[in-house]
Amino acid sequence: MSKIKPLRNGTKKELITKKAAALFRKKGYSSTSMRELAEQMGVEAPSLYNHIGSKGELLNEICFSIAEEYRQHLQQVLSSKIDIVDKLEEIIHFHIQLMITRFDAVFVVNHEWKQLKDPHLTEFIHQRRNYENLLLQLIEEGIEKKELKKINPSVAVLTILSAVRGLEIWQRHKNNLPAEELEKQMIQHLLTGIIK
Amino acid sequence: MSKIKPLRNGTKKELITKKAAALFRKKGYSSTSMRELAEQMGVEAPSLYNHIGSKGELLNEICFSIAEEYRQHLQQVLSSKIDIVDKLEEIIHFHIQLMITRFDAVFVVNHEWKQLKDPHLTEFIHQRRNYENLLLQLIEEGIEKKELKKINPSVAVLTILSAVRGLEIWQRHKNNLPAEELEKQMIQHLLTGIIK
DNA sequence: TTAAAAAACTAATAAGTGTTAGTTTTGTAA
DNA sequence: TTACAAAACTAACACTTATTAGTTTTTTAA
Repeated sequence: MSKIKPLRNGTKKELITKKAAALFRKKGYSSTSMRELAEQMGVEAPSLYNHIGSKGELLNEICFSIAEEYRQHLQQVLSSKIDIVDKLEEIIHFHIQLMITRFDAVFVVNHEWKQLKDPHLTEFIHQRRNYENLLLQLIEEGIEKKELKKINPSVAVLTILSAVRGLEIWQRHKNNLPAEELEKQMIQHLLTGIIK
Repeated sequence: MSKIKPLRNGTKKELITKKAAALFRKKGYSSTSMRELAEQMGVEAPSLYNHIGSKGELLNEICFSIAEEYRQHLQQVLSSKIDIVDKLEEIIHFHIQLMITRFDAVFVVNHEWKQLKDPHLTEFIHQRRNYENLLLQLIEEGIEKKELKKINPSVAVLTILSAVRGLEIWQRHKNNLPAEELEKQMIQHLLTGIIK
């Protein structure tokens, strides 16, 4: 077989993309060269182009596959018939899970989306704004229905999204705190605060 | 006079560093070329080297000047004789203020510190860990003294730092929300939660 | 075993990188 | 005006970049 061997039920392009995500996370997109990526695959740089179109394409794949996961999940949660607080909890839960299970890719999306080239950059910004707006509406609904305090909905969205995103810092520490405990504590903090 | 004119009571190097921070924020450190920076200053690239040592030096200046501001402020707050909750509030307040008043630089520190070269990279990581540890101790003390709930202190530090850092998203939206309101709301959210 | 397809290789290109050397222009002070 | 220093310039270097072209090797299928 060829040098680039997908583990199972995956294409070679997917394998390259996965390795690219790991490198882009560690060194940044612009600071990662195709030669470096090729070396990791045990291959010369030009050989990569038998499987992918360009370096930029790799970033596209990473960003939009993650964006799509978020989109699908939110849509599903919003259409379910549970309390708004439960919906919020489920959304935070999903963010944390995705951050854990697809760390490299999520990190790259958060840090390198600016390196996308139009039209993908514009499309990405549009999708993100859409996601944030849906979240905003959910919180506004929660306030109306008196499930939530009379807070500023924009600030709440901001605070939640930011806090969850900060889990990348947790990955840095890699301390003995298990994921479930972290998740429980953060949800509690974000929903009920820390003051006695 | 020369083409590079510091506004007032500042060196030319400082002016270049400031413009560099703006560019590094918009495009990323590695994607910003010295020729681009020079163009913004109305000068050819080699002329910059009459005032600065290297591109990397610019990143050093940005990262360590911000780190120093954080360090000084935390030291001051910790040595003041106010309640722990008030200390936390003051710290969050400072983070938000710095994010607003020195947005470009703070953003660059958060996103581009990895591009620092040793020994500066190691030094930076060390300083940051030290800051986080001091914050951790403060929260642990708050729990002991029963000013705070029995939460996991690491998660609380993580959540607070991440939420505040996420203000960069707010700068993106630049909506009609005034800074004081944002600050008040976020502090409230982080300290007392959002559930009724 | 043979033909076709896939995937690797080497060599090269054109563009861009940070930075240095050497020189000329500009501003300052006597 | 003249001397000195600061700050600009042009030209160039040594490297790295993503990517293409053309070719050879490897794998697959008949």
